[in-house]
Amino acid sequence: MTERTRRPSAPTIYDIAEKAGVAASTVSRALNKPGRISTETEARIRAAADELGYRLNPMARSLQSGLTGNLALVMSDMTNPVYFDLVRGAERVTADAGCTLLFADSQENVDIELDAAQRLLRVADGLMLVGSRLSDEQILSLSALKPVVTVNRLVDGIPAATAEVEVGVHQAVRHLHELGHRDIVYLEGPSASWMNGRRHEVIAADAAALGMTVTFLDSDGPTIEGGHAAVPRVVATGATAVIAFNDLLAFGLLQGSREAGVDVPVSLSVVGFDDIFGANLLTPPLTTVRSHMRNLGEAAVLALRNAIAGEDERETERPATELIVRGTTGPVAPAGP
Amino acid sequence: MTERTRRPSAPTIYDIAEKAGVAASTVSRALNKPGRISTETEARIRAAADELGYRLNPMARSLQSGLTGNLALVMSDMTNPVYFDLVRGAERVTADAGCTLLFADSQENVDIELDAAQRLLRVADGLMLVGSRLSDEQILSLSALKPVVTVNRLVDGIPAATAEVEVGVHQAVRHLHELGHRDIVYLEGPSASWMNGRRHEVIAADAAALGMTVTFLDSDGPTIEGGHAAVPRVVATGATAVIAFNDLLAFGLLQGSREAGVDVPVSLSVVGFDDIFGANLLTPPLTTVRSHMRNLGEAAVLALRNAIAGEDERETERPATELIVRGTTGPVAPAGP
DNA sequence: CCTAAGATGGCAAGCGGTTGCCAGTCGGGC
DNA sequence: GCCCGACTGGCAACCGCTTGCCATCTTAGG
Repeated sequence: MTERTRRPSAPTIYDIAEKAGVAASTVSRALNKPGRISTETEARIRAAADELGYRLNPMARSLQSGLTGNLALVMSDMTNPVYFDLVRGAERVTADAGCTLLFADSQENVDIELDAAQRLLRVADGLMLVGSRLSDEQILSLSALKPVVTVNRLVDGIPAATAEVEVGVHQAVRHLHELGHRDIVYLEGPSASWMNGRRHEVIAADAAALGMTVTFLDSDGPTIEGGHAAVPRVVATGATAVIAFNDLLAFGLLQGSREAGVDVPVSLSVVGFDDIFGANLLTPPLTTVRSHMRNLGEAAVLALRNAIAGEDERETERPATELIVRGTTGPVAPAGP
Repeated sequence: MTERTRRPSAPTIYDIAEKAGVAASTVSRALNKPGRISTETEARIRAAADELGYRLNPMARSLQSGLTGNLALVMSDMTNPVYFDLVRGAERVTADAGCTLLFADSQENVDIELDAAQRLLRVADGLMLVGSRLSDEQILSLSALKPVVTVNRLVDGIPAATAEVEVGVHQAVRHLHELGHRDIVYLEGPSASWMNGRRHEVIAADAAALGMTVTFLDSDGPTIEGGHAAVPRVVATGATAVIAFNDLLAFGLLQGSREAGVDVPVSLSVVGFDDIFGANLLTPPLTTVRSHMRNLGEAAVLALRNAIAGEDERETERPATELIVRGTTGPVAPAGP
């Protein structure tokens, strides 16, 4: 057997206590309750701790307090670039608070999601659900265990962080209207997605207010393939513009259109949601509604920490959305009936 | 104060013991040591546990065993799509083992990386470093605390999971050679990246073997911006093809070339590494060397679990690489001297 | 000079499981 | 009929830290 690095068992507060000639409880207080112990004793203890390379055993503390200092995040699909900034923001704020972020991907699968949520909840103080596909009941049952915060989803009695929807959609619909579009398609996301419902509603309302016709088309899934497969059905509607539930769908729409010989943006305008990685790299670059996911991630962590602390859930601010106009939208083709 | 959901303290083995009329130790054994307790007693205990909705308190077990069942993963940049599949694979295998994955992003910053690693190490049984920018010494000092596994990086005495480099590079260089390229550029990644060093070496060797000239150019960073900024210097070398350290650089190269009026692949061929999200969506789609990151993530977890178990570190298999030929490579322009 | 409040530090009981050791029971072999 | 081992299950110590309560000592006020 190879000579491997010895990993001696970590020093405990008892080791420190012995070295400093005090009781373990005194060490604990010296390290955690500022002012509780006399200055010189505390200094002696800290010196001993440093010398021993002491590191607190979080499990022991957790056992006592019931709190782990971990926050869990379960998302529907980490491969979806939408969530990058969200995770970044969440991770950042979590670390700033001295906590650590646990994290799982449900791959758009309810069973996996539920399983991951329950698994993480055992070792975390609370849970954030992003783009959850769980039912309201399932979410409520999770929240019976530990505090739960939903992101871009509203469940009665559960604190939530949501991005504002209206402004971005409003800008997008108006933008299409100004370009002369009157018949548009909304390519739906997953029916279990709360955010999809919101976008659907707001688009319907805005379009109606401007006298535009909207056809709602289901997609196979919020993916590139889903968008690709939807092209024939979109074309069949005769609409001159499509708003897709997300950029992945829009990517697929673009890809499928090219293969089908449909010229974007000349004969079809395409708008996505989220402004994910790559949206500006395509040719033409994608017009899309950006939401500030980073802020959303931060807001979620804040809300969760509030819930864990048992504070009254204050209204969290809703990160804004805005239309980014690029190359996939253009004036409706002059060709008429 | 609003009437909020009661979260009664979770039932313990003592509650079960009382309900089943046995001792707590018997409950513990019934639940964990199959066969140690008589069938009917065990059944009675399990029934009581179910009825109470018992869930083991992992902290308590951890205190005892010193193991948390958490595996930590620190990566240089989670925004980099290369790591998607790696994380997916790692997460999957971790969950299958009944463990949970902790996860942090160092944003290409050594200080953040070290901080995150230390923070996670306190609550995890071991650590995986992906694309680490830490020095060998720093990594060794981490490994003095808990088992550490590096991914795509070799440090003496530290178990590692690495992707195979030779085959993919070999295919790429030969591919360019067959297209008639004789002068090529390698656009370097971060000097602190071990993988960059490997790619550099293998490209140098392969090119030399085929009688090709390679110019090595530094980049500002392994990002789209870095690739974009490098275009003038690449063009200045007079080379007819570039191999970029990763796809992000290649993306930038493509973008910059278009703006500079350099026609890819007619007057410049571009090859990337990793086959990240979006590589096939660009126009032209990117020729790139794919590595099977999912396998790499799985291999890393396996290696880490071995190290934690204290087993002799067996050789882990090295996931293969392969060239994916798409549209950014073409025959060298016939224009000659 | 006596009492009282404040400062300081120790004792010991948990937090929830795990496990070595032991005791009682039971069945079988000689 | 007796001894031994297998089988069951209980006791209690322990993992490392926190904290309520108490004892002691200081210092100040009356």
